[in-house]
Amino acid sequence: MRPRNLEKEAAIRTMALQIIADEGLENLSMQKLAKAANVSPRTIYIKYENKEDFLVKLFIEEVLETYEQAIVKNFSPDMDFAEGMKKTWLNAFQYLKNNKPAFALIRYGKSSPLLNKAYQQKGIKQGDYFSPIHYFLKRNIDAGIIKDFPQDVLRALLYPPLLELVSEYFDYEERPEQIITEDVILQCCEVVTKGILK
Amino acid sequence: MRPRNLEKEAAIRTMALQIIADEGLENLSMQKLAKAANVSPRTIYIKYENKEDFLVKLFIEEVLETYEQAIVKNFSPDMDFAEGMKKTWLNAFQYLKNNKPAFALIRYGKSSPLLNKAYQQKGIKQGDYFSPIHYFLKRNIDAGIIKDFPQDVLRALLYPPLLELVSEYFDYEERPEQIITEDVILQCCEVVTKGILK
DNA sequence: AAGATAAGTAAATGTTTATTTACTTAAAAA
DNA sequence: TTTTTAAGTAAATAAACATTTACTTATCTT
Repeated sequence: MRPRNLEKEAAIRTMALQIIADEGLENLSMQKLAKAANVSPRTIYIKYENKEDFLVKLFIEEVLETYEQAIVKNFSPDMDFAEGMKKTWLNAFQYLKNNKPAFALIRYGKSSPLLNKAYQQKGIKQGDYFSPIHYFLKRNIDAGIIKDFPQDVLRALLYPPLLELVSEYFDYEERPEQIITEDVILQCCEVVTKGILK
Repeated sequence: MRPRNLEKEAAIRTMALQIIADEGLENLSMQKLAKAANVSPRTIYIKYENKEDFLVKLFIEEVLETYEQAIVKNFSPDMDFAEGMKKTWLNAFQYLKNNKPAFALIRYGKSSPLLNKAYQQKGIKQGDYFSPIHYFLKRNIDAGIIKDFPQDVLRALLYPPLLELVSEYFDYEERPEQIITEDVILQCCEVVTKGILK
C-alpha cells in the first residue's frame, strides 16, 4: 500500500479556497484547481466522488468546522451575556480577517443552493451546529436577561452585522482610511447586545 | 428597422433569475438560459456584450434598482426614527418574500467578486446608493437620536439581520411551523432599533 | 408597395468542462 | 527482496460552454 500524500491534499483545499476568493465559485474548475495545486485531476477524484462532493466537504470540513472552533475559543457558555458576545464577536472577527478565503466561501454558503443545503443538513444532523452558543443563548433567555426569540431568530439578530462588517473590512483593506478596527467591532457588539437585552 | 421584442427581453431576465434561484449562479449557462427563455443564444448577445455584461445588468437594473425603489415606498427621510425603520424593514420584507429569485441574486452580490465589484462601482458612481436612507440616518445622527457611526457601519448594524430573517423565511417556507411572520419581523426591527438609539 | 435595416433564428465554432482510461510509482506486507 | 496495492500521473473522452456565422423575418421609412 501507498500512503496518501497529505501535503497534496492540503494544497488542493488551499488552492480551491484561494481561487474562490479571487475569481468566485463560478470560476472554479477541477482542471484549473488541479493545475494550481500541482496535481493531476485524477488525484482529486481519489478522495472526492465528484465536484459537488468536493465543494461540500471543503465547505463543511475546511471552513465551517474551523470557523466554529475559532468562534468558541476561550468562550464558555456560562459567561456573562455581554462578555460572551464580545468574546465570540472578537474571535470571529480575528479569524475571518485572517482567513479571507474561508470568509469568501462562508458568504457563498448563504447563496449557493448546493452549499446552503449542505449547511442545513449538517445543522440537522448535529442537532445543533454551534452548540456552546446554543446553550449560552438558552441560559440567558431562561434567566430573563435577553428577549425570548427562537434560536434561529436570535442568531439572525446577533451575528449577521459582524459578517457585514468583515465584508467592509476587506472592502477598505489596503486603504489608509480603514474604518473597521477592533475598536469599532467592539462598539458594534455593544449596540447589538443592548438591543437584545430585556 | 425592426423593433425589439420586449417580452422576450423580460423573459430572458426572468428565467435567468429563476435558474439562479433554483440551481445557483454557478449553474447558469447562456445556452441553458436561451433554451429556458425560448430564444436563440444570439438574441441575448444583441442587447448584452457578453455573459459578464448580462449578469451585471441583471443584478443592477433588474434587482438592485427595483429593490431600492421597493424599500423606500411610502418612506420619507423625515419620519420618526423608529417609524422609518419599521417602514423600510416591512417594505424590504414584503418585497423579498415575494421575489425569491431577486433575493437569491442579492445574496450572490455579497459573494461573487464580479457582482460585488459592480455593486461597489454603482455605489461610487451615485455617490450614494439608497440616498433617502442616507439622509434619514444622517438627520438622526445630527439630532442626537442615534449613535454616531459611519454610514457603512450603520447599515451593517441595521439591515443584515433582516436579510438573514428572509433567508430563514424561505428555509421554513411550506413548513407548517413558519416562524418568520410579519409580527416577528416587527419585533426584530424593534430590537435593532433599540440597540442603535443613544 | 419596395427597400433598408436591425431583430431574430438555427446551427456551427473552438474552447473548456467534469470525469475516466491506461499506465507508473512508491511503500507496506509477505 | 518480492509482491501487492492503492496513490499518483498524463493524456483522452464526451458533453457543455460562451460566442459567432450565415441566414431569415418583421417592420419602419420612403
